[in-house]
Amino acid sequence: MARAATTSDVFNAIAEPRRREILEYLDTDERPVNDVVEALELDQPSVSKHLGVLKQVGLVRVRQVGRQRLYSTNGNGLQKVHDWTKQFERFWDSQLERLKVYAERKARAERGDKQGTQRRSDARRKRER
Amino acid sequence: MARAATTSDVFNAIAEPRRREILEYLDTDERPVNDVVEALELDQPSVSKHLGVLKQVGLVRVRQVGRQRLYSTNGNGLQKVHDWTKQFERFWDSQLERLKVYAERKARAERGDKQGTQRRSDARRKRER
DNA sequence: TTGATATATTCCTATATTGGAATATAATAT
DNA sequence: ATATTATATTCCAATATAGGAATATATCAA
Repeated sequence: MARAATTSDVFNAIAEPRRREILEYLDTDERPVNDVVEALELDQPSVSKHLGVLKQVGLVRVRQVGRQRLYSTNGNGLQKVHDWTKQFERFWDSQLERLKVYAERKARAERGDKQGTQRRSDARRKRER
Repeated sequence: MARAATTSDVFNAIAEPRRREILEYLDTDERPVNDVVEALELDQPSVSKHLGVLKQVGLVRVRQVGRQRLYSTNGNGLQKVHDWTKQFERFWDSQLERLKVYAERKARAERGDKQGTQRRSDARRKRER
């Protein structure tokens, strides 16, 4: 199989830097496609495609006004990403916390945790059949 | 050009669901590759590859002990993602805030903001040369 | 109707992946 | 030295891009 479709979920959609820029640009106001084209200096078809992806995962909304389509960010789906990363926050907060993590791991390792060397056998055998 | 390399940055690295699972699994303790293989029921080469990507973007650390390589999550680089998504938090928090965003946009639109229809000409001409 | 404007879509190409299979490498045990 | 264990790497195939060029579609204006 190849990589997961970028249209499938939010994590993939924001993996593309240009799409992140678009989301930032459309964060405050509704804007027609051509404003994005100008602001980010991209080609129009390229912008339309990126907006299409963002639309599919629900990160932007569109509203048609005349011949313009006004896009705006809908940051709703980004909470998921925010929440997911939050579980790792002890890595960045304080130097103190980082030391704690290190100490915990070291303690666990020295407590004689054999790191699953024997626990492995059954699950592995199952797969090797 | 094709899609950006997944090894290039954190956003791309965590776009892959399996890699996110690995990061969660290695979050608390150091674990040898085979533990990951078991826990997530993936093939060993697959795990090694994913770990390679995570290593390159600095999301995991390795320590060799005997013939095992003990991997552990280094969530440091995830702060960047957390911070980036944070700017959209007004979309999630309260229903009230969401209404505010809507009202602001609407107000801006009705205040006679022509959405750049004329501002476009120069930037566009430049590109059309 | 005809023309102009705004945006979307299609076709093409180059490339980056992912998974799978097989194999290589490194370290340890016998 | 040889076998075994743990992990990494290589080669392959299938697929999902992203960008560029050209074109299609839709709406509005004259």
